[in-house]
Amino acid sequence: MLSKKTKYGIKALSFLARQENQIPVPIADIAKSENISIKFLESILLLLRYSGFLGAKKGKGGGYYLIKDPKDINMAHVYRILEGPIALLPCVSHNFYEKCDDCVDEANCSVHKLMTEVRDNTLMILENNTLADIAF
Amino acid sequence: MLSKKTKYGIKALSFLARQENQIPVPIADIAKSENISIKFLESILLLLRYSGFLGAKKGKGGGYYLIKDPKDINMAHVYRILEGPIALLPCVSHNFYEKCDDCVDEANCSVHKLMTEVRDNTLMILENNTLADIAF
DNA sequence: CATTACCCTATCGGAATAGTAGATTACTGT
DNA sequence: ACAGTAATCTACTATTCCGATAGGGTAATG
Repeated sequence: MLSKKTKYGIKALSFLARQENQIPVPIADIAKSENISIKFLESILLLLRYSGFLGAKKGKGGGYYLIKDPKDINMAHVYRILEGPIALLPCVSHNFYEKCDDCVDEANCSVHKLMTEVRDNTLMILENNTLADIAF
Repeated sequence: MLSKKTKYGIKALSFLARQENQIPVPIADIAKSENISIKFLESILLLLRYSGFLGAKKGKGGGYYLIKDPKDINMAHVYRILEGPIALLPCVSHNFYEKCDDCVDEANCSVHKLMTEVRDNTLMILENNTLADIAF
């Protein structure tokens, strides 16, 4: 299941993508509009800033704003930042690969086989969706 | 991420599907072969029995055995029993639907849109795979 | 009587979520 | 130039919950 962090993060990005201009939006405004705890949202937006999606401006008239075109924001990338691996098992993940302790023969593992198929499909969907595709 | 419960459950089912005959296999044998903690596996097999996948026999010569043809065991069904909802969000789930607290307009929610697409695909894959497909 | 499934309970650790307090930065009106 | 205010930034803490595992005892079966 998706964590609230990821859910809120995507909602916040969508909200910012729907703004007509590039004027910074205060956390509180986003939080209110999307019904998110301000403090929790704060940490999420910070992470998204560190990851290069958002810019921030302090002080009066400050807030967060997108620094990339929504068309260039790939949801697989967002997902990996917020939620982590797309694969349901570490042994199936490209970016976060880890061998299973219990598994002797990965190539012949039934779970591995099934989860690889799931992963490939999910990845394809996430990569084919940009923020612009889902925001509106 | 998939819980170990689900992973172990699928591995155990696969192991039983690979047995040539219907002779009961003791928990300890499955646990040893698949490198799973006996006690943990015990609770998983019990659940799979309650759910109608396995039969059990006590005493000497006892153990667990499949009571359905692997071809008739749908992995979506197994997944729902072991892991729960296939959807990544309750508001996207058919069998475990729940409205989001924060979401005002589900139909226009960007996260909902994206996760519905992921869910539909994952479900299709799981439904198209039987235990027989992945066990060997 | 040995073997095996069944059942109940407790524990341990870590992740998710949220809250609190204060520091820092920047704009604005006088 | 200064004071006040609005906003982000940082760090710490608390709590709740769940996954995973272990232990010990009971019941059935050959």
